[in-house]
Order: sequence, then C-alpha cells, then structure tokens
Amino acid sequence: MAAVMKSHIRVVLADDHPVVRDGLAAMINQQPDMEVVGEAGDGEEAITLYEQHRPDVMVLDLRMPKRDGVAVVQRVLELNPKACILVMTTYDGDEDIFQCLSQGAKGYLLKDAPRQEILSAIRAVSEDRPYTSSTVAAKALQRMGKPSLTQRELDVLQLVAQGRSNKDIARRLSITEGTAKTHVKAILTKLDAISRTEAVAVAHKRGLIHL
Amino acid sequence: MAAVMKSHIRVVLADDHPVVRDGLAAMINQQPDMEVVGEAGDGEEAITLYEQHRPDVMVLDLRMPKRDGVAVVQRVLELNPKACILVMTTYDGDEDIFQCLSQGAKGYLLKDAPRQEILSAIRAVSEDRPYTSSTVAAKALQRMGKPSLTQRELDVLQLVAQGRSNKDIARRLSITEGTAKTHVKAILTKLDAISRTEAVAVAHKRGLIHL
DNA sequence: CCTGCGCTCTCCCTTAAGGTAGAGAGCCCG
DNA sequence: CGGGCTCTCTACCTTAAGGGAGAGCGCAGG
Repeated sequence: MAAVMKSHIRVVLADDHPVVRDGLAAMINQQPDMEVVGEAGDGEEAITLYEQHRPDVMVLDLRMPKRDGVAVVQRVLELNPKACILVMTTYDGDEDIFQCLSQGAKGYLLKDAPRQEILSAIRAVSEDRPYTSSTVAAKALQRMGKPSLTQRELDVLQLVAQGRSNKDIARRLSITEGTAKTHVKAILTKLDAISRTEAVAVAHKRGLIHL
Repeated sequence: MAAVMKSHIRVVLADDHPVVRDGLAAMINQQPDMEVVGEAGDGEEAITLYEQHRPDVMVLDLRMPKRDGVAVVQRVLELNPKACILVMTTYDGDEDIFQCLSQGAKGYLLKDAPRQEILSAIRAVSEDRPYTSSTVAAKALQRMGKPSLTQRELDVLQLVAQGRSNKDIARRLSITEGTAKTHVKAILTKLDAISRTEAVAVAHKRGLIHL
C-alpha cells in the first residue's frame, strides 16, 4: 500500500468532537494532495500522534480535554520548532489565539469557515506560509494598544468571574482584602469597565476567561 | 436514479458550521438506510428546506444565525406537528434544550457524542421513539424543583450580565431603580447567588444567558 | 546600579449593591 | 369571584464595591 505519492500533505487532526473530525477528514481525504494520517480526541493524544506521525500539518482545536490547544502548541513546537500548526476554534474572541500565534502556530481558522478556506489554509500552512483569517487579523489590530493583564490580575479576574467577593478572593489567594481590591481596580481600569460585572462581560467577550 | 429504496431515512441537516455538516453528512450517507437530502446553514434555510423536503428526521443545531434552534423547532412543529426533530448542541448546560424538548423535539444530543450514538439517535427519532442522551437526562433531573425565572427577570438578568448597573437597567426597561433592584433580588434568590456577579456565573452555567 | 514593573499593603471617602418588609394593580385560572 | 402570580413601587438599613493617592519590596533588564 501507499505506492504513488509525491507531495502528499500528511495531516493529523485534533478535535474533541467526533463529528468535526469526520467532517475535516472527509473534506481532506477528498483532496488528491492531502491525507489524514491520524485523529486525536484530546490534547495528550494529539501530542502522541504528532510524535508518531510527524505530519506536514497539524490541525488543532483550541479547546480540548486533558490539555488545551495552547499547551499542545507549546509542546509540539518543543518537539519540532518547524512544525506547521493550524489552530481552529469556534469563537473569534479567544485571547488564546494570540498566544498560539505568538508562540509559533502558523495559522488560525474559525470553525465556521467555508470548506475552501479550510483547505487553502491547510495548503498555505503546509508550505510554511502563515495563514490568518481576516476576522482574526481584524481582532489582532483591535487588540493592539490595549493593556494586557498580569498573571495575578488574571487569577483575580477568574475568581471575580465566579462571583466571589473581594474578601473571598483575598482568602483564596492569601492576600488582604485591600490588595484584592487593588487588583480588581487595576482590572477595571485595564478593561475599561465600571463594575466587576462589566469587567467579567468584557473579559468574556475578549476570551480572557472561559465559562 | 433513486431506484431501490425501502425504508430510507431521509435527513435534513441544519448547522452553521460547514465542517459539522460535512461530518454528519459523511457519517449518515455511509449508512445503507440513511440519506441526507438537504443541508442548511441557518435557521431560515432550515425551515425552507424542511418544507421543501419533508424529511423523516431533521437534525438541528441549537445555536444558529437568523433564527435559533428553539424558533426553528417551534415553526417546524407548526408546519407538521408530527415532525421528528433531533436537537444538537455543544453545551450541556443549555436551558434552551428543555424548551426544545418540552415543545416537542424528539431527541437531544451533544455534539461531542460518538458516531454510534449519533446514528442510533437518528434511527430512534425516525421511528418516533424519543432519544435523550444520559447527560441531558441527568441535567433535567437536576433542574427539577429549581425555581424558574420570569420573562422580566430574564430581561433584567441579560442586562446584569452585560455589566449594567441597577440605575442603567431601570432606564433601559423604563422602570424605577427600586423595581430593578426588586428584580435583581428575586434573581439572586432564585439562582441562589449572593451577588449579581455570582448570579451571572450561575446563569451562564445553566445556559440561561449566552455570551 | 537604578529604573521599571508587578505585587503587596494602607487610609479615606462616596456610591452602588444587597437584605428586609410591605403594598397596590393587572391578569389568568380554577 | 377569589387566589395566585407577575410586575410595579416604596422606605430603611447594612455592607460591599469602587475611586483616589500613596508607599514599600523584590526582581529582571538596561
């Protein structure tokens, strides 16, 4: 088996939805120049399959069990700095996108992209050409200049989003309530929000927090 | 064409992600007893295609542009009260699920369900047998007994989730701030939350609000 | 070395939010 | 028609949240 093949693009898929994997596999295997060589249902499997197959392109869902997209991108690029990774996700507000791209993912796509765009993105990435969907490019520009949160602030934001009070947050982070307030105030300023609830809404929209 | 077919199950798909449609179509058309006769990318298209094809089963994504799943279920059952609708969604906390099911959808599925479960759900629904995934059944039981919000409270909750203050909410709904507070307090009680921010978190988890 | 940044903490003050209680008007259903 | 529910509004009180200003400490980078 596997007799004639020249510039076959070998692809590994990683997505936790069987339906999506099937859809991608179907549209990829229909192409004469592409082939799916592995399908992963979670982050760890994705890494294992990458090592096993060393594909030309890895198509990666951002949100997955066990290990999320960002972590997989990191690990795979450790294994092979020249790896070609195409990140996919459902949401266009995901902050993680930028983390992936700045870490070295070669492309990014929304799941609701039409077939043709998905295929041409895979081809682009396989040739080491970066592919960035226009919606993401636009988001990236919007994000420019906007202040970024520190790790501590993200910790606090997470708790704020869960509905915790300043006192509660202070207890959980082993700091004083005053300090918790300080962080919250910084968050409000950076996110340009008037109240903590608005801050949560903004953070959600920007994909700074999930759930 | 279409020569021999006895109990072919004719299916219309509705999902805004081409990838998902492809995946479902691939796995359905592979079955000897099933056939995809139409694919819709939004709610309106879904209704049109239902009328056009009168399929045995309609597989419907809950979240779609133009008209969401709930509205489509409503409309299709108006057209044909015996319609067999299988609702799919990504999130298991979606309050809308229960609305769909109580309105007469025959089955419900999570998108991360394995292939076999999806296919057997379609078969079940086509024979007018209800199909409820175990996770949803569990959620339904959990939801039992828990107080439900009134329409007005949902309106207020929506605004609270956007980070609006009571005063702001009052202005937008043309009521006094006191009344807005009354509603918020009712929401807090019903959702068993201490603060508005926690209420938003709970509402999110339960799928009472989106985004 | 020292500058900048992130994290921590403090004090004061104003306003918004949450808790309790009560009440009237409209509406649907038994 | 009366009871229950929803929506509306009121008053009072307590606590949490937000705004402003400042300051010390540690650590990495120029």
